[in-house]
Amino acid sequence: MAKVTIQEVAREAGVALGTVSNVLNHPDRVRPETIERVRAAMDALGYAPNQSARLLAGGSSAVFGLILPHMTHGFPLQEASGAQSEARRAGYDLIMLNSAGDPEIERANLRYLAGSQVAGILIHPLCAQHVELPASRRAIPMVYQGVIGEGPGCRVAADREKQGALVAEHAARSGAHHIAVFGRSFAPAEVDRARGIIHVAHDATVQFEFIDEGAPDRSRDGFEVGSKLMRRPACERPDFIIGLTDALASGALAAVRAAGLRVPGDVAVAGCDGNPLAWIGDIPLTTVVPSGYEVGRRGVQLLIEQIELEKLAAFSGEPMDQDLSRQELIRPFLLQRASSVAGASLVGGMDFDVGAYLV
Amino acid sequence: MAKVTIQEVAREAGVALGTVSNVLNHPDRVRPETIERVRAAMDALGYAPNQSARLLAGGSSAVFGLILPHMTHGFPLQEASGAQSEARRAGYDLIMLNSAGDPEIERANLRYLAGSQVAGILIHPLCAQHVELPASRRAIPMVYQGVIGEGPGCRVAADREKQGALVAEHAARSGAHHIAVFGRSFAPAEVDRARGIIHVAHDATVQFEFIDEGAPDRSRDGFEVGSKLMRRPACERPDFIIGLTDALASGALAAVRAAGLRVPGDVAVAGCDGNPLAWIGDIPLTTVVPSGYEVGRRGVQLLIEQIELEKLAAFSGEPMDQDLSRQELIRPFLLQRASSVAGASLVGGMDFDVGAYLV
DNA sequence: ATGAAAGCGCTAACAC
DNA sequence: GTGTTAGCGCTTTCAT
Repeated sequence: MAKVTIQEVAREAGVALGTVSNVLNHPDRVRPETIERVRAAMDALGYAPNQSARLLAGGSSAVFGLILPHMTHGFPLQEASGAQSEARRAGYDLIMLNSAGDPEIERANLRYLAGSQVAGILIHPLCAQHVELPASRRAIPMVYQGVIGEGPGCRVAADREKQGALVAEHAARSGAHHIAVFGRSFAPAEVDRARGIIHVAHDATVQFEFIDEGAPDRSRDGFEVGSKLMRRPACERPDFIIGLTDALASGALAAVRAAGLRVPGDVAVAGCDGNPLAWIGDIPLTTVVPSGYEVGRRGVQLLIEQIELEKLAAFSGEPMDQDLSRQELIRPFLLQRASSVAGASLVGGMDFDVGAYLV
Repeated sequence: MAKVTIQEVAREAGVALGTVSNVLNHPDRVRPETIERVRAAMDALGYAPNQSARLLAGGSSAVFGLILPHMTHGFPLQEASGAQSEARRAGYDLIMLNSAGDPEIERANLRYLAGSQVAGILIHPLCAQHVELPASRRAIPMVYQGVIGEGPGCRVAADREKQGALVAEHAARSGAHHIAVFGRSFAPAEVDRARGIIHVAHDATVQFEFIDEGAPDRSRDGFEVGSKLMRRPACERPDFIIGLTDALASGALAAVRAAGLRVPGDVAVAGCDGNPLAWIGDIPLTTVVPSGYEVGRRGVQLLIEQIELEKLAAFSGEPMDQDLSRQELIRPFLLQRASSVAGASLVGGMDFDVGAYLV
């Protein structure tokens, strides 16, 4: 019972080889009762079509490939979940590869997918630099996630500037007088958010202060910045702190409380990137809802659009004059929690089932 | 520049087709300078070997497939990361499929991998029930993760009983007098942990109390149980609370503080499953270090062992009398944090870079 | 619906 | 080291 081929299924079912193939690929061309018989034979023999053979022979695959930059919590995972469910809705499978932060692995992953004849590739590149398909495979539909930029191609990213703007508007409207914003000026995501905030600050009457400590993006680092701020004399102390990442913000939140001040009574705190990691403390953090899920979904939709377009072109005689090009930004929205909204339930953040959300 | 085949690479490089193949599969058989020339040709043409063709022709793939039950935070992700890095160390690629909680998808994923001729399959099944390869593909090395059980096959799982035991021992040694344990008696993972705790309770002199509220596994649910406990008269109140999951425990922790009691001074709290989600609050939670990473690593190692064994058998004349069978439990270890250890730094939990850990 | 046959791009085995 | 060749299992097309 080693290798069951289509040939043996045909024999077992008492039909021709071609018929078995049709059952697999064009069930409409086969009489229902025959289909039944063939399926039974497949099950009896434990037949699993050899994907290599079927692709090599020109069949298509109904599998999308997704290349993740790494597998940490937050964005990439949300993207993967969104892509998964959208792909499945459309009848595609999704395989995921992880670049684990290494450009070399990223290249290898791309080569692999290119050589695997997947129906389309979703890639969240490690850096904004172009990562491209080998010249010989440019025909494979591809969508970049998490990056924007000029030039042809499809790109879907979260609107980070808008993320910052939302938080800033919230802070300004909250009645705060002195808003401190902190993060790292060398981290692209944080710079984008800061840009959004600056935009808002420009039109607002409140004081905005920008701080860059250049530290890594850990809660601990946020804690230190927060502590420093809290040690200031009361008149120079901000009454609203925006962390450009949720990890930083949650550290700052802890620092405010460690300093004996009330949140949000004395000092309000908000984060920016909707990372579930930061939603769990006993004072839930105001932040923006993760748009990664939506980015993943949209990415798959664009892949499918490209495929449809290609089909159309093939049908109407091969012109395919132009590739589909799209640049899309996914809008975030603000989640107002107890860290910045007096009166929000202290445990409000806890009824959020992160797991379910991500599925 | 549509389809670049091995043939064209050969022509471009001025060598034979077979030589190009050798560069790909047996570089040792080709003169270094020739390799150089061929590689250059590949790059120039943007050649990406057709995986289907190479597999179909009998080449092997150096790709492992990992089937995840879902993509929520915590265990599955750790497993994926562990598997990734171990696979990479051994020169394998890893592709991941997500069953998204649906047995049907799980079956489809398995079929796909079986038909894709991957070098080995790692599967974390949705339930402990057997999920098996189609009869015709039994030869593919396979390792089950997260389940244990009798019968042939390789299984690697976290030792959940031990997880409970570790936390219980910690509680007993901490000087607590009344330890409340809560979770859901219908959740296998929690039952296993509880079993470990019961074991310890049996030998201990402290009072253990087991509570099952049957609620879902969210922080909010833990908060409610915790609140109920805190409303008891002081003499009936536990001074140590163990949540059988970290989500539950973090909710309980919040409840204790909301009741105006000090943690760990008045009541200590600990969780069980090392879920990074729960490590972020401003009082970091005592829990066990995630062993998912180790499970993933070990799973890949077992896959490789199976492959080696097969090679050996093939070399020495095809007997391959017995398949490799292994049942392994991965030991957790305790992470003592401020929620149960007075004097542990209040921000100790924050210098933990979750992202880096998972990579 | 069947049977026959042509490849898909590659690997491995062969003779050179 | 090179050049040649036989499949791998499947899809598709064609005549029947």
